[in-house]
Amino acid sequence: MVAGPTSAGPGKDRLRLWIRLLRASRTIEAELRERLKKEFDTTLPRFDVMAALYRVPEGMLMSDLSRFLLVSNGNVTGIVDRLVSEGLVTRARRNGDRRTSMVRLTEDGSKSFAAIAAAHEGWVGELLGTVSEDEARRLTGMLKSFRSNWEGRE
Amino acid sequence: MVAGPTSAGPGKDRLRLWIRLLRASRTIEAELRERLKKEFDTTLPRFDVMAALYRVPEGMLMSDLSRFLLVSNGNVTGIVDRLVSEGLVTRARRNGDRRTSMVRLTEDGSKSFAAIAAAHEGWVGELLGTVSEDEARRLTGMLKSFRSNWEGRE
DNA sequence: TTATAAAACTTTAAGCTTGAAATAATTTCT
DNA sequence: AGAAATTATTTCAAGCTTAAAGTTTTATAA
Repeated sequence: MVAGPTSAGPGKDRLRLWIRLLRASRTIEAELRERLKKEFDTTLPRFDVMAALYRVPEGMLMSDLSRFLLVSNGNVTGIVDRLVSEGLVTRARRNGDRRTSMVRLTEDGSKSFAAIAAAHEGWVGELLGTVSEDEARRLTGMLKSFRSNWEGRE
Repeated sequence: MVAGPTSAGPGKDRLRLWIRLLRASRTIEAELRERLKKEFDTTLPRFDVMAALYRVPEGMLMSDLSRFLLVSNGNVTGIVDRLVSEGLVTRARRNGDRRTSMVRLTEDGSKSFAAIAAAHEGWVGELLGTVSEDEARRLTGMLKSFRSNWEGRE
C-alpha cells in the first residue's frame, strides 16, 4: 500500500497520488500517536471518540459514533469500555429504547479533552507547517469533492 | 482524529486539511481492504509487504521492510511469518551476517502479487476517478513537498 | 583478547480493528 | 396478539500494531 507503482502506464498518476496520500497520513498519524502517548498517556482512537463526543454535549449512540468515526461497531464498544473504566465517559441507558445507550463525556473527560485538543491542534499546525493556509483550504476542497463521489454509494 | 476543529480561529485550516486527509485515506483504505479480502482473501499489510518485495527480486532485510513500510520491526516479523506459512515468501539465512535474513517473494508469491496488483491499480483508479490525471499530479507534488520538511528529522 | 557496545531480529503485552455470530429490544406484518 | 424481520449493541476469533524487553550475532575498543 505504501510502495510505488510496479510499472509505468496510464492511470499511474492516481496510484501515485494514493501512495503519497497514504504515506503522508501514516507519517503524520504516527507522529501524533507518539505524542499523545508521551504527553497525555492516551491513544488516537480514544482521542477520536472524545473529539466526537466533545461536539455533542447531549451524547451519541454507539452506532452514531461508529458511523461518524468510520470504524466498526465492535471497535467502538472496546474503546468506550476503556474510556468508561478511566472515568472519562459514561454510558447512560435510555428509557425510550432499551437497546441503546447514550455515551457522553464526563466533566473530567471534557476537561481532559480540551487540554489534549489544544496541544493536538498545535501539533497539526506544526506538522503541516509548510502548507500555507491558503493552500490548505484549496487542498481541503479537492479532498472534499473527490470523496463524496463514490463513498456512501450502494 | 476524524472530528472537525472544536472552534474557529487561526490555524484551523491546517487542522481541517488534516481531518480531510485522514478521512479520505481511511475511506479509501477501508474500501481497498474489503476488496482485497473478498476478491483475493488477503489483507492490506500482506499486500504492502509483497508490493515492497516485488520491486526487488534480490530481496530485502526485515529492517529494510520495516523502514520502507513505516511500520515497526515486530510488526513485519508477524506479517512475514504468515506470508512464509502461506508459501508466498521465503526467509533466507545469510552467510555474511547471521543476524539477518533475506526476504524474497517465491514464484507463487510473485505471480499472486502481479494479479492482485493489477486489480488494485484498477480500484485506485476507480476510487480516485474524480481527480483528473493532471490534478492528481499536482496534488502528489504538494503532498511530496510538505512531507519531506519535517519527517525523518531528529 | 575479551569486555562492551551496537545492530538485527523476535517475543511479549496491551490495545486496535474487522467481520461474523450472538443477544436483546423494538417494529412490522398478518 | 404472535411471528418474523429489523435495529442496536456486544462478543468473539483472527490479525494488525506499537513500544519495550529479550536474544543472538557482529563490531568496537581497552
